[in-house]
Amino acid sequence: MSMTATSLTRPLVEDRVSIVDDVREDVHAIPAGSVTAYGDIGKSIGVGPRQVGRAVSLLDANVPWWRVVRVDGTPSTCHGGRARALLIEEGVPFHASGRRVDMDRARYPGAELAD
DNA sequence: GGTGTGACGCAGG
DNA sequence: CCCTGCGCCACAC
Repeated sequence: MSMTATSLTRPLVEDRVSIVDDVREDVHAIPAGSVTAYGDIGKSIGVGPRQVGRAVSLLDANVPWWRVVRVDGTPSTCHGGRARALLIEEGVPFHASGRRVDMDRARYPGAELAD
């Protein structure tokens, strides 16, 4: 036994995988035409918004990552601005400026996020 | 093991 | 409405 190594590595890795798994589930639950904020997902699974963003970046391509936007409605600027086009394609309402999603109408509360 | 960076969020100006 | 600074925390170097 001994092992000075207090085995700190394994749990950390599992936590990381667990977070990605939880995020994937929440993102997959967002219906087309709606969006959810990084912070909202974070609150539902108990992690910070930046961690959610990191997890989303690790998701498979089959997950609708573009439906996760900033709390002010700004779509992800990654993938060459691909997100905005996909959201419009799905009928997500935007503000007159056409730069931010109309969160009042498009925000998806989520099962456990009910406010 | 300190430093910089970011699929974020909020308060201020 | 826009831009700026700060807090946040995991990760790359």
